[in-house]
Amino acid sequence: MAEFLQTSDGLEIYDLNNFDIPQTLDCGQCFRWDNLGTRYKGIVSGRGIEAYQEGSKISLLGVSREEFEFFWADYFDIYTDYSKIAKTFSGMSPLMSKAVGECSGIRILKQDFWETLCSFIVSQNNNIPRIKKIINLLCTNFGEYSNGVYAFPSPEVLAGLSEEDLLVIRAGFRAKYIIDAAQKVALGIVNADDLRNTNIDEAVFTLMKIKGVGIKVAQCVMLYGLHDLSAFPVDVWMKRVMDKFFPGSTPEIFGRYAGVAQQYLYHYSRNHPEIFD
DNA sequence: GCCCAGGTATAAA
DNA sequence: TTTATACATGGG
Repeated sequence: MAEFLQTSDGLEIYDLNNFDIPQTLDCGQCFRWDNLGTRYKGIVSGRGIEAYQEGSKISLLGVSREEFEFFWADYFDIYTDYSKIAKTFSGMSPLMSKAVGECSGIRILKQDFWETLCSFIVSQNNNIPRIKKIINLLCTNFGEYSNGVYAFPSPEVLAGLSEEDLLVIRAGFRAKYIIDAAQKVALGIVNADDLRNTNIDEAVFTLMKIKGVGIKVAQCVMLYGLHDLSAFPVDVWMKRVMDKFFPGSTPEIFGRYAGVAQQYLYHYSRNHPEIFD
């Protein structure tokens, strides 16, 4: 079980199972964390934070135990038993066993719904460094500045902007998609609580009414923005993985934690393209 | 310069 | 209903 130690710098967490900071923050699920060498610096729901890991010790700078319990524990999803999930997957196939061995430090962050929706709209046909830049520009130009960081701008603010206003963020053709998403969320046509209270197929269908949101982005929003761990985003790469290692199967074979399996498979296969030989 | 990026909308076939 | 192309921009 995890143990905590409060220091003058922040909070130290020891022996938290299946939590690897680089794996979790560099796996492409979030875009407001930067790798500063050993430390990671992030902005989450308007809070600035720094985190780093040394072996089984994780340090969260400037975080109190109280604040951890109130916010960060949930964000890092520490109440989900990833060791159990990983163990189940290991037994499925040799490939899954290897993927788990290498990637089981990934946790699915509980991110803000609106920020996630907007971020994955920006992610389409784009690369991660530029996605981060665009999101940063979006925040510094239109987000509220407080406690030394720019928060992610609200849907209400973005809903009132024109495509021209958004030229400064260099999002290209995605600008109109951001505005449409902002308007639909601001008007309540798309609502996080409603999406949470319905089945995933219905929720994905609703999300896809937003211009620029297709099946892939919608599944990413379900997984990362609404923490539905059964959501399984499929792109051309994952299609390749499934065709080769689970031919004829659908994501349902991974059960209610399919999204976690997808993360393990995606990142393992990216690190080992030779598995397709 | 050139290819491509964890896609999607739209126009053909 | 399936298959091709354009799309804005800039990272590597």
